[in-house]
Amino acid sequence: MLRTHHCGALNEKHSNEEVTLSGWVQKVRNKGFIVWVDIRDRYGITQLVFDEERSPEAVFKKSLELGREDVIQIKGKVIERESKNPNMSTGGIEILVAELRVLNAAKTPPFTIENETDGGDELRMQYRYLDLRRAPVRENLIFRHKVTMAVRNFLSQADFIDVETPYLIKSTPEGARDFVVPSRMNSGQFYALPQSPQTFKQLLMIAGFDKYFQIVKCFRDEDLRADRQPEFTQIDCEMTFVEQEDVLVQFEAMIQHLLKEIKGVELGAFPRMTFAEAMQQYGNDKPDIRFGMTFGELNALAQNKGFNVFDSQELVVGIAVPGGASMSRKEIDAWIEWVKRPQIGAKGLVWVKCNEDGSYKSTVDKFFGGDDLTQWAEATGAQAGDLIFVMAGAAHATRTQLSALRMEIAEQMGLRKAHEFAALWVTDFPLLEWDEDSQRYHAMHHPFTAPKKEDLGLLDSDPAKAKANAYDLVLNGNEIGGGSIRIHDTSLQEKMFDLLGFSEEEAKEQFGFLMDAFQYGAPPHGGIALGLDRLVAILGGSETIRDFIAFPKNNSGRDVMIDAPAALTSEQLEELYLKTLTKNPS
RNA sequence: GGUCUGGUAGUUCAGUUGGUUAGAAUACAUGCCUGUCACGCAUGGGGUCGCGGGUUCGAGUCCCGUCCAGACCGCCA
Repeated sequence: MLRTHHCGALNEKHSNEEVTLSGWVQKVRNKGFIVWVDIRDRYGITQLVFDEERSPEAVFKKSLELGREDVIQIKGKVIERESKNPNMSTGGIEILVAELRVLNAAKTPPFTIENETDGGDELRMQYRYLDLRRAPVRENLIFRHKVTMAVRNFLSQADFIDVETPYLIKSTPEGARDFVVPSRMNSGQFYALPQSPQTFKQLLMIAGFDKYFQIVKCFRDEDLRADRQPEFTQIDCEMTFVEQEDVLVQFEAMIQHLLKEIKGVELGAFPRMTFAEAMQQYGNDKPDIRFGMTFGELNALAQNKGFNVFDSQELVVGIAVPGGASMSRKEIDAWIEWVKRPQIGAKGLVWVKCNEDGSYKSTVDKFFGGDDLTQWAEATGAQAGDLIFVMAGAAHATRTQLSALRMEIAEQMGLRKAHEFAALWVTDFPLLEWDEDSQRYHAMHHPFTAPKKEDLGLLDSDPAKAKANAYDLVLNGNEIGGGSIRIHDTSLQEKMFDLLGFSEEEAKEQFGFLMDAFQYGAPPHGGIALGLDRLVAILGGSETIRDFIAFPKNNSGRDVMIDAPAALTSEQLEELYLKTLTKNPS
């Protein structure tokens, strides 16, 4: 038997027991006459002791050879420590080792396997299997396991059925770029990996499964971010005979359940906000509502007072920075420079200090008196001691810029607390958005999203104004899920494809199977997909999803451990007909 | 595709205005140490300063190019 206990199991109650432990050498502390070795496994760390007087001579000698990360097995007696360590669960005991076996000696690892490692990100990814030995990384994955188990249990109890859908499917031009897989048996043809199992889950509804879920990998060949991976996991769900309200209620209950079970946090009913309200109040369709600083529109108050910078613009909008009046000129200037960076692209920033004595100090004192600024303060919710930042420009761009400023200020002021949670629904998204590049409408959610019933007429008259039965779930300023009520009617789906610029033939070629299915008794249905990686990261108090993925890809989509992607041999290329394709692109 | 930041010992970093033999911590090795647990002390080995070119008497340092990494913008139905 390789072990009788794991390395986190033993304490004073086991005193004098003979035990066998196996694990990795965490640390050797050689004091000359006595050697302590910490042995580690998934469950914890136990201290071994080798002693000139108490240990067999050969065993003591062998202990001097041990190095970090050697895999060893020991037999020995549990004894109480002379000096105990109250910081560890096994800190009251140690094992007086009688037998030592090195199961597998290890090279010195390139970084320290400790909670606070000295390894940088790239190195840790290259040796991810060593990084995963570190407790914080291991805990993140165990945390993820707990979340997925809670999700599975919740959905299964709510009668959702887990059905697997294929990974090798067909490429479609809508949406993100597809990852593509060449077919050896069908020369010159390609599968695509799914961006989501969207059409399959709709077909399952048509098939009568009523409630479906799947924790499923999805693939998108787009540029990456800290919170975006080329392959990522969704909690994909679909329900039959439901309206928007039914889906919101079901998944609000799921998120509340998760927060309670995983974090012990009681979330009340989720606020709901239309897309238009979110944009107007937060400049953002995924607002972080854990803190205030909502937008105050100042057009009526600030225009036509002789300040040309405001008068000429579509929108004048401000936010109150709590306690900001104490900012130095230098700090304020730094914010002005921050919004002028190309990534933000603002022209500048007007500021107003709301002094404790009720007076104001601003960059626009020449144009606006105390009465004006009092009204500004009311509109932005600024109190004495606060600072108002004001931006002006084209409405959408300015809101986006001010939103970026709001988020950055909140980040720096510590208002985005990792272990405080606020969720909300954002609803009533536009159905379509105009794309300048391709000079056509794109589906804001996806082409299967049903328009609001009352907006059906707009599809002919003014499609840009039509709203969708689509909704996003937002947690702490992150979109963690989105869904919609789907179209289940052939003629409406045809009309949508038409609006999106598909010819009848293209629509038939891409989605003929779905259109056909709609004609055989498709029930009303809708659903949602939640980004599991992001959800787990946020629940875990981080926004970097790589910390919660066992083997993540880097910024360029590379796995630096296995060194993928990689070139194929010319034999492989030939077998896949790719050599010919490169030579003669048709 | 773009903007910004970085690349120096196994590792994490410092390196001033361009000037002697490129440093620190940690890791590693050796020795010492009668209860360590971030053990301590001493000694030692360890460098293609990402790569290529240029300026200069002289480049880790300045310039140009390039590669890699990270954050962000575009993109992500």
